[in-house]
Amino acid sequence: MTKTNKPLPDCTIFLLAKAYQKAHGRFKEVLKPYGLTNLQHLVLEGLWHEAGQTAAELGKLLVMDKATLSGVLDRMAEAGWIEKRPDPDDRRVVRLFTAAKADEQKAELIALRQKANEALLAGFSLEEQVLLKRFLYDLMIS
Amino acid sequence: MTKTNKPLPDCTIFLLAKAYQKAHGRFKEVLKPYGLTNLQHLVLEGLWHEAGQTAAELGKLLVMDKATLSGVLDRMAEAGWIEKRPDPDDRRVVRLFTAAKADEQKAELIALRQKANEALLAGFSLEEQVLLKRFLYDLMIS
DNA sequence: GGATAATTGTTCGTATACGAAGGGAATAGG
DNA sequence: CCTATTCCCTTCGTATACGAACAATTATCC
Repeated sequence: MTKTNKPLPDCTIFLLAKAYQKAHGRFKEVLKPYGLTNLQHLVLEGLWHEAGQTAAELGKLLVMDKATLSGVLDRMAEAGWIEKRPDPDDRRVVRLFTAAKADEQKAELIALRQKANEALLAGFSLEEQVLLKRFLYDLMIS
Repeated sequence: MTKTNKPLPDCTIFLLAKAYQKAHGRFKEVLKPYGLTNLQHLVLEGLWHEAGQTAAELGKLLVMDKATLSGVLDRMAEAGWIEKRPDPDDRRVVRLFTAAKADEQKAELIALRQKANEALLAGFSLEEQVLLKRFLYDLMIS
């Protein structure tokens, strides 16, 4: 009876998880018509940032496990979003490039993330937006 | 060359994901010796908050999909953390209770989350902590 | 009351996450 | 030049996530 109606939201880890799930879910819906998942979209942006990266480099850039990335890259190559080309100088390495199917929609796809971010932050003042980003960045770095 | 060194952190969705993964990963390590996952710990706290909840009620409280919860509850019952008791009045429903194994460590387990949250927020001023929580709450609610 | 609708929980399929182990390849050290 | 180490990527096992479909059950409405 005396318990709070929301006991768990006092847990910042919980709040982080649910805030993330919300944002992630929204963007997921936006990407659905394109046949891309959030992570796959992120991979494309990573490769547009710098083409020919190795899986290890991309994983470092996107802060994701190489084990996770391995499957994602397989599905993206399979779906024709990217190309995996073996490195001639180091046969351990696979270098990654965006495929035509991705490049043709580059501007549109990049705009999607920008719009999603704007929508996500629409309820905050500019000052709050800056603060929020700094907080999250500090948490990520910590 | 002229590219930024961190192009993706400008994406708030990305920041949210990575901040969450960081906090989640830290707490995961804390829980490892207990044989609990983050979600399982959350379930216990949900049931300590109110015993005898149905899976649907718990899912609403914890903001998680019933499909996800179904497997989690199975594993927790299997491991002896919780008990699933059929509701006598509604045979569709299963009511959930913590088991002795969980109750014996209740104080200790609850303290774990509190400490994890304090550690997570240690780098922020009290004012910033309040702001961050409000931002995350607003994002979660939005 | 009996057909229809809504609810509860499970199962399935797909996609993250990530620790751990493993195979192939390049490099360091002697 | 050979072995030990390191590196890159894949694979495996387990645990989320979550939409969709389903069976069993309860509630509703005409």
